[in-house]
Amino acid sequence: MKTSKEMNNLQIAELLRSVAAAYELKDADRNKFRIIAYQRAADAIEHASSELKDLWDDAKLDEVPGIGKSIAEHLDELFRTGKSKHFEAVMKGLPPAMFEFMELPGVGAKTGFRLAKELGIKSLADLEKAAKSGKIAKLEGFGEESQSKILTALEESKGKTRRMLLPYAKATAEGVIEWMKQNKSVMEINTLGSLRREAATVGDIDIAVATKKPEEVLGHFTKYPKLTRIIEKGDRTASIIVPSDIQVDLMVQSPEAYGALLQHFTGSKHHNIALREYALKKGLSLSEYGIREARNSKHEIRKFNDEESFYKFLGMEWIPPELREDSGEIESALSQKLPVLVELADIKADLQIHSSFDIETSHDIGASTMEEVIERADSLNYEYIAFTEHNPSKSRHNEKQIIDLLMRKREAVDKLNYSFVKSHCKSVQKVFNSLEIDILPEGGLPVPDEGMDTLDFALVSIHSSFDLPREKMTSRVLKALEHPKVRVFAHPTARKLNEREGVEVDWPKIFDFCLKNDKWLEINADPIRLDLPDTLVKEAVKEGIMLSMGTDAHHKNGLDNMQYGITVARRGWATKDDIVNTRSLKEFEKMIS
DNA sequence: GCCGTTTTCGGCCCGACTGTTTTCAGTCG
Repeated sequence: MKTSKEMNNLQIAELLRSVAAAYELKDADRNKFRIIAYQRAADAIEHASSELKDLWDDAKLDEVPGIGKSIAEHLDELFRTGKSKHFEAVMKGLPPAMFEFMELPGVGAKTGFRLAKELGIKSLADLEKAAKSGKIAKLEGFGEESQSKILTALEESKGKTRRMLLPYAKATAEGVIEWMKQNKSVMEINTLGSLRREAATVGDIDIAVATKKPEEVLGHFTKYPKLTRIIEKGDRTASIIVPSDIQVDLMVQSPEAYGALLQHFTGSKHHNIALREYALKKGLSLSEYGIREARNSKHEIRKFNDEESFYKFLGMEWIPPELREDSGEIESALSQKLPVLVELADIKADLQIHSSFDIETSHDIGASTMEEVIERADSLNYEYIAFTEHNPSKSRHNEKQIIDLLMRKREAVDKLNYSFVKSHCKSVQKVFNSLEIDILPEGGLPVPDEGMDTLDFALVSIHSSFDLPREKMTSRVLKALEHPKVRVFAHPTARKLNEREGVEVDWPKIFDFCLKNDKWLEINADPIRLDLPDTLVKEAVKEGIMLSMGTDAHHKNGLDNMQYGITVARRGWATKDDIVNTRSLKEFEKMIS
């Protein structure tokens, strides 16, 4: 077992899932709900917005929903000593390889155990050998089919596809939807799952169809020209693999019951579980078919053709898919107090853009001229924008040179405001002169005060030393935010999806500072960043901190990415009022003065 | 093992699909 210092949330979640699997083997019936409890705790930890170790440091483990007295005690021991006697006892005697095997789709606790035990093997490589030599098919309860499924799963796990970024998932789904619409029996079609909830990354693509001819629709689906393989095809659902090993699932339902299907497969799983638990208390049982009385299986199912009527029947407002994460939306919907979420049309400005104006920056320079960017912003009906090139590099310039470069940019922006903006734009009225400044490892800024004076306002962000300890990182950021010209903490976690975890800082401390000093947190709309992440946006919004939306565009086309920033804002419960660049130019000017 | 808008005790979401079986277990979402 790894020591506590090495264990991040994902690893702890995996450990708890292994404990759940161990209970499943030992006595699944007696431990039925204990297993669920461990799995729920694992889910909660995986989705937590702060590192469990940090929560433990602050004695806040029990604030994580799903972690109660018992699991908290075991985790405490884990963090203190590097291991948990209880976890080890539960997993004692089980072959470690089984947990590795369980990562293959189709292999759960029991299958994993039997493969490891009965074949006497210790690795995925051994498993592959066993499958290829036909040993698996000979085991009782297994056969040729299960053996070749395991082989396929092994093959696919090698090129393990990472979760897709949202724009890629949208484009892939659009291709399938276009194909499906060619079939006359498709009456309605929607995306489902994390794609419909607009999550930052998407695993599988799920699609719903309303139809009176399920067989025909599923048949059409499994003839999708681009598919590489069909996984399964039943009466109501089918799954295929399309290029890049992306799984696409299709669910069909009659139009009268389409609302329940949409609701069910939009998820999230946790939202649905919470919703069904609530319904059960009112004596109702929910499913993808509709709603019926819980303790009367003969009771006719009430059908819903849309989601609005489904939620209304439960006494709730319709809940926007972005909020369906079981993080308070059910309670809010019951008291008709869901927030009016911000929309793309509310946005009046883009507050992070890099042009090709060369101030000999420390990082990459934009590809489009300031004029090209302004024209694009004008076509998006923005009232104002901010040019936020990176600061001139510190290593290649002395202070005087940095100031000169910034003066040049100031003059260029002033000139644009006097002439180009007035003569060319129908909606853009002003261009702000800003800068995205590196936060140096000690918290200093690589721009002298005389340079700062040329700016209307500044962004600061982390581009180096990503792995400082939490306390050092926190004071580093706070020091940078102190400068009066600095208004925005840009891409605050500095995460890159599928590439780099975010930095560790004391968020409550940062939030508190921002609130007291009127500093804003950016929602960076670049699909690879989407930073602040939605869960932290939700916490910031709750605290009343203002958010600043920017695309971080390095090309005029990049301005179109604002839609992805909006998905994050909405998933974080943000309303128009929480976002600075929904303000008119006049209001915004007041805010930065 | 967790949790509280019927509960600090007694509940805990619901159904589809597959493979290997002759009625079901395992897995998944």
